[in-house]
Amino acid sequence: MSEPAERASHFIDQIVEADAASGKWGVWPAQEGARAGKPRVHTRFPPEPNGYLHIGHAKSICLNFGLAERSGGKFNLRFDDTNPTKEEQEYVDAIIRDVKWLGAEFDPAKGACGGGLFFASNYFGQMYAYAEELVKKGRAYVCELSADEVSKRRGTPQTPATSPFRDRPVEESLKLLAGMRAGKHPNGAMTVRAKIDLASPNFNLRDPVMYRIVHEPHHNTGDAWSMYPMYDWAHGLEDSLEGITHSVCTLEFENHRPLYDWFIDAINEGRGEGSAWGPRIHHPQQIEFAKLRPTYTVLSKRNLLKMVESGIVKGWDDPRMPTISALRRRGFTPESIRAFCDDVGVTRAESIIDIGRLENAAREHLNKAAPRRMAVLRPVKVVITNWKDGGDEARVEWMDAVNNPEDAAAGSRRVPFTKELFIERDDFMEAPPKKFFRLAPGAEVRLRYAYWVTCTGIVKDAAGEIAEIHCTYDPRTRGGNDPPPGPDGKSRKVKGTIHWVSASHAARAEVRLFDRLFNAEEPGKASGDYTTDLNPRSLEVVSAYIEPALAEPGDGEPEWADGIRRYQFERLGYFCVDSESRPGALVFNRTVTLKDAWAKEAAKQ
RNA sequence: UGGGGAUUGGUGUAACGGUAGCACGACUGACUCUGGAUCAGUUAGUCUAGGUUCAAAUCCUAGAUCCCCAGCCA
Repeated sequence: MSEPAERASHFIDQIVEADAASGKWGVWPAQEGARAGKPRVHTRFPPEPNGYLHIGHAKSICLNFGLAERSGGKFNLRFDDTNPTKEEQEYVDAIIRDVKWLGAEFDPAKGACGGGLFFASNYFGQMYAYAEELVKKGRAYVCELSADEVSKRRGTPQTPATSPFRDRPVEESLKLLAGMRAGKHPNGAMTVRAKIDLASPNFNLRDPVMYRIVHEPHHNTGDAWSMYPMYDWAHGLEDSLEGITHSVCTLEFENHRPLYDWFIDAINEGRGEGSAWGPRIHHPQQIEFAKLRPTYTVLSKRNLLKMVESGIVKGWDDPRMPTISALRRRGFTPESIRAFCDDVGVTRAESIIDIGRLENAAREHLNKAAPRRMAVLRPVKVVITNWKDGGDEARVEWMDAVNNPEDAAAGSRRVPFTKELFIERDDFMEAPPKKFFRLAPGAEVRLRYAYWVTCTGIVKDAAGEIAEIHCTYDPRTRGGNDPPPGPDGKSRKVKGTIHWVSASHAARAEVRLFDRLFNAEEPGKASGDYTTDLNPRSLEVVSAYIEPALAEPGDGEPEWADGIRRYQFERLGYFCVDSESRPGALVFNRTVTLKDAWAKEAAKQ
């Protein structure tokens, strides 16, 4: 038996494998149960709660979680909440929801590789102790230069930076540090800086700031602190404290790696067996990869925040946004997002990924999983003029319709067929071009699961718009089946099959047709301002007619793990029930269209 | 102009001195009660110039192009 083709392993997989083989990180201890004795692999996803997670974060989540999952290790969710001026509880809640929805279970009680939920802010005390230690070791000092002064004294690649406080006595720094801790100094009065190398060509090593004074309440620690650690100081310590083995981050932090290494080494200086400083601390390995950059998308949190605040979109979960919350509301499945992240791979080369790949991933999953239904978005009426030939003109015939041709177990449902129907306006042309296989004067089409009908005429209203299409039906095609063969033994053929709903049974629903938010592959690239590339038609709202089974959900519908009802509207695309939908006021979102070969053909003509 | 990275078909990604492969797209065709799906096929690539080697995407030298770094943001 051959396994399906495995996901190609990427360079980080290979590092993890090599580390396991060499025993670099040791093995999990006995109390780890099933994990005990296996090589230790511990990863994490470390978001700052200053915005909603987006598709780029999904790649990082899938990568980090996947590393832990495939090696039987652990995965942590850790909030990098070191800046109270930008962070909020709302974002913490949204991030937790999104990470769980994606399937990266970090709760040890719920997932096999759950490592736990952590907050950098819970380590503030330990970080402060480390900082004090570095001051005592002469590896850090308190600098009273203003932000402006530091900037002016930064130097150039060729000329070093300067600080007059660099060589102040340890005791003096210690005293000021204690004052900072006690909240005695105003914002900006002083910083704690590492004493590294003011002449380094890597600016990150030019005595970087470890702490700044911020008198601001924190969502987790309240007003316990008025000094907050900088990312560079905090991040490596967070990983160290949690025993992270493979600290995966994006390429722009590569220049920071020497700094993280320096901090850990400086703390470990003089530490060890019998040392008054204590035991040596864990030194994780940072590995950088190229972040995801999809086409037609803006991903910087700064710009996403602006889009929300300026009203360009209706919120972080506006289905046109690239956030996880928005993708969920739009109808994307966690499976499809994970497949997409797997598909794009992990490398150090920066590349731009066609957003169409995400759409393809959604189609691929939804094609297998979504039940089929019929809905007419832009209706035009069809009257079956010979309906009375089959009996009572007011009769309703219930047709069997397959729920999902990709899944026999999904069964079928009944769809009412009557004298008056709605079909899609696009499915009729008065003067059809070549290769138009749908309805036209004199043409015959199949109404899916119902009957073959032939157009015998049209009725126009005063404005010249088509008001009614008159057709006759062939009773021998009931169920949509081929009619019996003629005397020559040959059966009539029909080229097109179109969807429909019964006018007297259809319910109404609002359907939101989303398109890309931007017209340009790289929004803002040409003008420098992404708003110039906004797509004015990114949202169209229509009032659709839907078949009864859509209004009254019932059997034959799968249980979606996240409770969101998703469907394929035949020939139109994949849709889901929006979170604003209410009984009697149904709202559907279009996740993605079906591929449309006719649209392509029509564009050629 | 200092430092750190990157470069393989249209796009993404494999190769780890030994047959340049896979996926997506595009294009053909088959099939189809969704112009969907499915199936079959075609298309097209190692940044440049030198060098080492029986053999180079891979090693060496020089160059080109792109990305990141001078927040008390992360």
